[in-house]
Amino acid sequence: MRRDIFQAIADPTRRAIITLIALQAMTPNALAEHFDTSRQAVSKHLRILTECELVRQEHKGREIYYQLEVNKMKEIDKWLQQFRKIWEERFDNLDKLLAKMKKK
Amino acid sequence: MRRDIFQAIADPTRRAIITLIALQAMTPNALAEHFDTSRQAVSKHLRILTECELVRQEHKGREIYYQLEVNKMKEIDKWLQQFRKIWEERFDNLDKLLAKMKKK
DNA sequence: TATATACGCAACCGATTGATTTCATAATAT
DNA sequence: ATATTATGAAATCAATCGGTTGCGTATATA
Repeated sequence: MRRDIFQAIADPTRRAIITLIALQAMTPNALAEHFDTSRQAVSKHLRILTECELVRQEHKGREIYYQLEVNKMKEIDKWLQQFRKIWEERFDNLDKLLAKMKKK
Repeated sequence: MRRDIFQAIADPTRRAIITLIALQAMTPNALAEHFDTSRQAVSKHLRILTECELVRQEHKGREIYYQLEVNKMKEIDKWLQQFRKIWEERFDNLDKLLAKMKKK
């Protein structure tokens, strides 16, 4: 079982789930209504998201509310960091070039 | 063919390729030396990365140098933006709470 | 010109994925 | 107590994935 965040966010339905529960915790049934798929399929996606700790359960009677673990999302941000450095660098270079051209 | 960036970065080998060529353009052969897999397998990964425009080819004689399209990486950053807002908000709230506790 | 090198592409294969169907279980409502 | 509702879990299936092997082609070298 290769359960990491990157594999988790690879699926468009899972990304949509993440976006939905980022705003407020939701039950599997409520989530399923937003998609063109069965409740069970959504449940399976939630299991994957739970396994890689992107999502937290909150039991409330017979309902289970799923909430986004926002902090876990930062791991993607952390991976992006290395490239952010590069694209900012390039932006700086472009900036300097433009400044240089202006001077002339 | 479901070829989007999120699916592209789901594979750990592809993420490693991205990291490697972020520093400098490389040929498939040079890349393959870094992995425990065949040149053809790397080539296949490069094809996927090329298809979703995360990578650009630069022909040079019989060699093909693959270079990272850093700008494309920003699309992941853009998707993360919505959550960044949330986690900064939470951090602010924690900050205010701490300030409040200090006052007392 | 013959050979070696760098590479992409197609065929194939086992493992994984995402979905459905069916079932079991626990909480709530009648 | 019985029916209903909310849910997870297991079995199953077609599609996709990541890998290998074998081939064709273009460029470089002998």
